This record gives sequence, structure tokens and C-alpha cells, in this order.
Amino acid sequence: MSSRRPKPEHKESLREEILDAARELFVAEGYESVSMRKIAERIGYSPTTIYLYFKDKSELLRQICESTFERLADEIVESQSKATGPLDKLRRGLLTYINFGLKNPHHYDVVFVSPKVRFMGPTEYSFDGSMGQRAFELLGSSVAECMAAGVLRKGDVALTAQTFWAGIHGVTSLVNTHDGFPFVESERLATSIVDTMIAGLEP
Amino acid sequence: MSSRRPKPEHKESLREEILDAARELFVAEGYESVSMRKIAERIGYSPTTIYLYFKDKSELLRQICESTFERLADEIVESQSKATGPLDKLRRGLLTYINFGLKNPHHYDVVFVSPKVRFMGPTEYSFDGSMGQRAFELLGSSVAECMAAGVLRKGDVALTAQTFWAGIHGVTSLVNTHDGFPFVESERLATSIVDTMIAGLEP
DNA sequence: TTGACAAACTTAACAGCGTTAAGTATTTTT
DNA sequence: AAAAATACTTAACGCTGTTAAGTTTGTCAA
Repeated sequence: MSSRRPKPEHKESLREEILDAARELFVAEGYESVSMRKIAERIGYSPTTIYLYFKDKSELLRQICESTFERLADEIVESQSKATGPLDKLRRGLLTYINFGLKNPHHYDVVFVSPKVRFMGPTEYSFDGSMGQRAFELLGSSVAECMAAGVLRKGDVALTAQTFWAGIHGVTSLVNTHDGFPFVESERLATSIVDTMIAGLEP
Repeated sequence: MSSRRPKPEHKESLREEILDAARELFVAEGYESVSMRKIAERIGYSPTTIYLYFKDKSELLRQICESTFERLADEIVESQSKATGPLDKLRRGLLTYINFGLKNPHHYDVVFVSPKVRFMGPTEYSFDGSMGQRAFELLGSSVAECMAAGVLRKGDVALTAQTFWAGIHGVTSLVNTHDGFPFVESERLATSIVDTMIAGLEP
């Protein structure tokens, strides 16, 4: 008895409701600690209902990360808009990336730190064609600009971009992951690695 | 009927047998994909037997990583012994770290990439006082030496060491984690980040 | 020789997990 | 009013880490 619920706008809204509940839980407790049953309970539906809207748990996660990383790309673009030159633009982009990762540890973790663990199985994950890729491309073109302007040593753009990426990913993941470790203040560490790398790659 | 087994040296040897089986499986398939039942099956005992020798699954992992990271520290020390000077010594140490991580992706993952996920619960993990810490200390003293010798800009040793660590951890974890991504050849990327950082931190 | 006791290991079970197949209401269409 | 489509649920499968209780064996004393 009583199946149809007095939900505001049915149909498409339940999909959003699931997504919202899952996002909140993932961000608060981490992907592994959140079960489908928990998500279902929170929105007052049976666990299997989720499977009517999403293929499996990892697809839920993927959708959430997709939108989260639009935000990352947007934040990078926005921070770069205030730049005074190509090098400052690059620097701002790098720092924004790090800050984003530090402010959204669970999202960052899911997409950049352990995608293997999370996105295995049926729907295999590829970095290519989505998510973090756009953010990385922004970095690549920023590097190219700097080289063209002669403020960064000319060379393999891909190699240089990946070198930067390694650096900023390193700080972010390290600080997020090793709670107990006595890191120096994270903003100091962030600027240290960014400025060190820029200095090391100047002409 | 027939419980006592014709095992070579009982008692302490079964502990080693479990450890060996677990190590092989973890390295081959990754921590999450290996169940206690799988480990037990491989050595021909019931799953619960493992709990007579280890508190839980994460302790098994911890023991394995402990010995693995003795090896890392040893390899770093050994590679540094051939160095021609303080800066070369630092450089060798950094590259050895990266190579170790690339050759032992699962071990590296467990200790440096996602310790939070693996070491939660009953026995809480701390980086402090074990494992990776000794490797990090080697790096720190190498940095201090370089500063003293005047081949690295003088400044906060901790900050500089952590900056290096972020860099080498970045390459290692990135390459290990993002299978699909078109990275440049990993040795090239490794030397790129190491040399970039050293260049950026010279006097 | 017998009985007690400890050591080493196993069986059965619990509560949880992601996921699927089948079933039940309710609404819409014909 | 009958049929079909929609939206959801119940029950179950096979898996997980882990615990409690039971069973077999070896040791040692009386």
C-alpha cells in the first residue's frame, strides 16, 4: 500500500535527489564508507531504486565528479583571468589547482588519487575525454603560452606540463593523505613547489 | 580426522607462510582485491587461522609494508654510496625513490598513496615512527648536507625536503595511478622533475 | 594408563556489502 | 473496462571481514 509518494516534481527530480544525497555522503565520509543502502535510506527509497537511475555505484560517483571538475576548470579559468602576464597566469592556475584539491579532498581523491580502485569493473574508467582532462589541458596551454612568450625555457610542452602536474599533484595528495605528518603550513608548501618549479624551468 | 599437518617447522613458520602468501597476492592483485579467504585457500588453511597470527587484514598489510620499506631505505642508501658529491647524492636518492615506487606500485600505493583507506579502523595507522618515515629522513639529511655544502640555497630544511618529496611523490603516484594517460616516458619525466626542482633550489 | 589441560586449527555464523530477478502496486493509454 | 507501461519494492545471491564456539591433537602429571 502507498507506493506513489508526494514528491515535489517526480521523474527527473528523484535522480537529482539521489545525486545530492550521494554527493553529501561521499564528501562527508568518503566513497568506500558509503553504501548504496545508506544513500537509499537517506532519501527514503529502497536501495534498488537507485539502480533504476544509475548503472552502478561507480557511475554515481562518476557523475558527481564530472560536475565537480567542471567547477575546478571554472575556478582555474577565473583565477587566471586576473593574471598580469603568462607566467603569472600559469602560477595562478597551479595554485588554484592545489587549493581546489585541498578544499575538496574526497573529490580530489576519487578523481586523481585512486581512480583505479574506484572505477574498476563494468564501466571502466578513462581519464581521457572527461573530468580532470580539461583541467590538465588548461595547464598545457598555459605552459605553451609561457614558452611562446619566452618566459619559460622552450622545450617539450607535454613534458613540461606533466612535470608541473606531478609537482602540484604531489603537494595536494601528500597533504590530503598523510594526516599525521608534520607538514609545514600547506600554503607555504604549495607556493614553495610552484615557485621552485617555475624557477627551475625559466630560460 | 587429520588436522595436524606435516609442515616443516611449525609454529613460527606458518606465520611466515601466511605473510608470504599475502605478499604475493597483494602485490599481484592489490590489497582490496585480495580476501582473507583467498589467502587462506592458497596456504591450505581455514580463513580464521590467519586471525591466530594477525589481528586483522590491515595488520597483515602493515607487516608486509614494514619490510618492503626497509628495502626502500636500503636501496636509497646504496644508490647514494656511489655519489660524487652532496648534490649527486641527493639526486640519486630522489631517483631511487621514484624508481622504487614505479617498480612496486602496489606497495607504494598502500604506504604513500592511500594509507587512509587501508589503515583505518581498529589499529590506526601513523606515518610517524615507521615505514616511509626513515626514507623521508634520508631525504631530509641529504638536503641539509647540500645546504651546508652551499650547493643548495640555504633555508628551511623541512620545507625544502617536503618540496622535494611532493615532487617525487607526484611523479610516482601519477604514473602508477593513471594508466590510460599518455605520459612521456617515465624515466624522462622522473629526471625532468628531479632536475627541475634541483635547478629551482640552487643558490 | 588415564585424566587434565593447553595448543592448533576448523565450523558455523553474523552483519554488512553491491547487485539482480522477480513481483506489486499505480497510472496511463486504448 | 482491459491492456500496457511506469515506478517502485521484496527477496535473494554470492561475496566480504570478523567473532564465538567447537573439535582434534599433543603434552605432561598422577
